[in-house]
Amino acid sequence: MPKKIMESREELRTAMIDAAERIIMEHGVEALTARRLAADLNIAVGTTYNVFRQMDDLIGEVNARTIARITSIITNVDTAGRKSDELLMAYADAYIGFVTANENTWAALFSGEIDAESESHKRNLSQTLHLFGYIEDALRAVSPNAEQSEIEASARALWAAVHGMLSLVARGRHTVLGLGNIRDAIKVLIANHVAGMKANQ
Amino acid sequence: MPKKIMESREELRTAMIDAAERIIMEHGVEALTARRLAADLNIAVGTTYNVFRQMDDLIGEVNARTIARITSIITNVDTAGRKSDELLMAYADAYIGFVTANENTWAALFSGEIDAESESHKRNLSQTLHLFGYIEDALRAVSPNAEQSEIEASARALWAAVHGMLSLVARGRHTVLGLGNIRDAIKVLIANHVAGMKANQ
DNA sequence: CTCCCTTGTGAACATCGTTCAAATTGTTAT
DNA sequence: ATAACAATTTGAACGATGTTCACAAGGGAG
Repeated sequence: MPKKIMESREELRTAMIDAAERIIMEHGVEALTARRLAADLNIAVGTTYNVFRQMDDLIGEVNARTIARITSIITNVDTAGRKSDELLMAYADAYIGFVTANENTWAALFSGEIDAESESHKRNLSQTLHLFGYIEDALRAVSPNAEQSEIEASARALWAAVHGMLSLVARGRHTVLGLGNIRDAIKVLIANHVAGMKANQ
Repeated sequence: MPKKIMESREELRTAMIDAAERIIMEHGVEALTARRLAADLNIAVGTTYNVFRQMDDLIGEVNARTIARITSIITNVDTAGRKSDELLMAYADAYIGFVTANENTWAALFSGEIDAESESHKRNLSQTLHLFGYIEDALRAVSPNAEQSEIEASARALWAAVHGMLSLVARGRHTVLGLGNIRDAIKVLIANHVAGMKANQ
């Protein structure tokens, strides 16, 4: 008894991403199964595969939204009159704030295997690289004469450090590194890094 | 037609860990299934569950070996006559070397959910914390008068940074951060961190 | 009104971790 | 030696998972 379930394909697509996003947010990415999504939308299991090539593509679309939200948060950090290390810490706090408030949604970013060919992944990649720019700008203010390659390496290293700590927590390694300690660890890292760059210039 | 398949339970257990380790090394942790393990050992599927409570416990035992190997490598780094930043970089290089030479085995350390109750996890945790000690010792040499809490935070942050970068690579995010850039990023991170600590003491 | 093409369906397939009653062995007691 | 028991190993079976695809229903064109 197939009947039109929505006005357009695009509308169905959006509804599926909405539902997937809600499931991930409330119950984690492992709770997002084809059958659960179908049940939530009163849809057949197979319908998912009329819209997305595979389940991971749907997750990729949810991730695209997440990255957009993170981008928005970072972009809206107030840069006016802040010293470089303060600005970097403000970025870190904004990121930490998002992650702690949206743990499941954020953890989905690093779940499963990625399909390098998928459109959503390409978009997510360029968005992520764009975010590095903010960190690089802040670091350039610290030592304006530093090589571009060193600025890039610093930005990657600092970002990866924050990511590494948070991902340990997200994957259940709380015992190795408590959530409460993360902000302190990041603060020490940023402070020393900035001080080191200043000392070497 | 069940017959004694080995002399002792312990021998069977060891053989299973051996087989599991080889499968993980050659084909990745996702290739380690109960049925494949059974086939490799000419054993029934159910036998696994006579020895291990769940599949993850078996992975935990393989991980314990991996951590032991890493511990051995770090312990054997030659510390004599090395400046602090050189020593830290030597640790990092040793770790990077192991990871690149044993990508599948290393990636298994961060796969699946962990059972906080399992014996193997408890052992792995204490081993990991022990490794922090080496980094802390090197950092204490940089600024002997620093607070213990800051030394700890620095050690965690540096270790997490290295872990964060490597885990991005291991999970297929090569595109975000090439493996070739990782060593440079780590070097910049360590150099600036050490310089920053010296400047602030 | 009829044809057709788009769209949604859900049974079916292969695979996964895990369970457990049954079958077979080794060991002990009579 | 034989019977009884305990310990092991087995593999069919269960409930999941992602994914496929022959089929059925609906809307639009001629």
